[in-house]
Amino acid sequence: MKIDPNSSADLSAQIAKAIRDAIISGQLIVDERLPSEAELSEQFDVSRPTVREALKRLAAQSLIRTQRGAFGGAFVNRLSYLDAYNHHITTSTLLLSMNDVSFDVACEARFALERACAPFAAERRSADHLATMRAEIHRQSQPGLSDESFCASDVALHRALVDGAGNPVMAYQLAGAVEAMQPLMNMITFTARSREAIVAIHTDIADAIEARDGAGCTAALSALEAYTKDLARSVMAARDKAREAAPST
Amino acid sequence: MKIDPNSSADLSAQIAKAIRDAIISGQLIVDERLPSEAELSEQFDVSRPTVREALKRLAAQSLIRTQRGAFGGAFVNRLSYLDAYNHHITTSTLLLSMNDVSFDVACEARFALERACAPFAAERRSADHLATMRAEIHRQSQPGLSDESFCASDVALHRALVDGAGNPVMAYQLAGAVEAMQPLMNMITFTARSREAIVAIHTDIADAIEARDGAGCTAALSALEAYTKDLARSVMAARDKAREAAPST
DNA sequence: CCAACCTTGATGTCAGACATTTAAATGTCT
DNA sequence: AGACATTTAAATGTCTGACATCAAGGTTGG
Repeated sequence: MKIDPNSSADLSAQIAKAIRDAIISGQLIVDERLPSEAELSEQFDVSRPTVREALKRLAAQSLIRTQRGAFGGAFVNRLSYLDAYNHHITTSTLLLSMNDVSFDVACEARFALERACAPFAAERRSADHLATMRAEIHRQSQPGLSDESFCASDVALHRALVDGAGNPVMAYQLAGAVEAMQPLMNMITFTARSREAIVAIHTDIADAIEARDGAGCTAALSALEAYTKDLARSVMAARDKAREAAPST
Repeated sequence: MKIDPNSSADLSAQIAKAIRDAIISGQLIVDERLPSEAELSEQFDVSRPTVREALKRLAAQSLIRTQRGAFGGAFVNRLSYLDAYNHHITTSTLLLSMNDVSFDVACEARFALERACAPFAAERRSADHLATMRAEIHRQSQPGLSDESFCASDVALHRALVDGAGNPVMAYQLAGAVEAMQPLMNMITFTARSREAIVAIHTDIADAIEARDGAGCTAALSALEAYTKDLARSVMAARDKAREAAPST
């Protein structure tokens, strides 16, 4: 492993890249211990703080974990689904919020992907998944439920649907689409009226899942997508109108 | 922003989290400049190397970029689709390689998601997308093409399909599924015989896209999935047999 | 008016030191 | 001999201070 001190890139970035490549290519195995910081600083011919910055970069991606004490050090981390989920969700959320993605585009992607796992969920869902969905629907129909709780329940329901497909890879890819939409969804699900309609469609979804009816579930998801888009359009229109009336803000 | 020096977590991790939260919550706007490292170290009451480690963590996630020189510093980075793609792909690849995901599960997820964008691609694809697909198919049928080039072309074709759907959010979510499968796919697409069949199905896909036939494209993708899974099974079986004959390795 | 040269403020890097944690090795008692 | 307490060593975590390097802006000279 060698480093070019004349490169325009930071030394710590180069070192991080070298180690990352070693992990990806399989030269470093899961749970294998990296050399100590002092040894690495000798190998790469840089100072220890520089090595540390490189290791922090890798730690930020959950590629390594560090342990203090004797026989501690940096170890190659087994990337867990949970870690991957969380990274994916924050990245997706930021991607949406920083690139003024239109609501329709995000919504379309989200429901297209969710429909993709509907047939599998209908086929493979356990009683547990169904029970979770029913419980969330029940909660959603409680009057006086806060907007935050309603949205959280909404996510939980869709998560149960995705989990029901029994494919963790699919669940991972979908997590970003479903959860990152939440901030956008929050804007439009705050009237009692829209809640009723949403709960009705959720019930359709759960019914289809219970009947192991993949096509029905897909159709219900399409209905939810259409309704959501309509709702968003009317909310946007109302907001524009309000802004026109009071252009001071 | 305050930091608990008695917490079990690293100070640099706490500081990174505080800044990351500020970015996600919108307290820090895109292209806004963070305080200098010296100022941050005063604010958080830690030393400058500690602040630097925190900043490197954020840089590893492309949340900030740094610029040297006067009036330089750390700036909140607009997360580009390209950055997000790359993170997603490496994370997905590692997730698959480190969790011995079965080929069938990964394959199922990949094709289910790709089918999700087939109708959109059929409807919206430009002449460019179609031309790219045809060109890649032509390359794939060249004899003497290396395995690496064949696989790269395979990815390029599917990427054109996904891009044809005209939804960058969907493309982002799919990038992980398609590209992360590549190492697994490499194992099974190395005979002339399998290439022929794959090229035939690719042609079906392109034909369906050209005819704006979403259902046909979906069907072709399902055929490709079935063929790929079959191929994988026979490759696995052959390998097991070989291992049985020579169990020394 | 333009170009070459400082000035300045920030990051990048280094060296050395000390604090803290942790597990293994050692010692001691029952 | 075995269980418990103590020491020790190795590693990360953190701090201090310094210097190198870069890039934007102002300044000066032509």
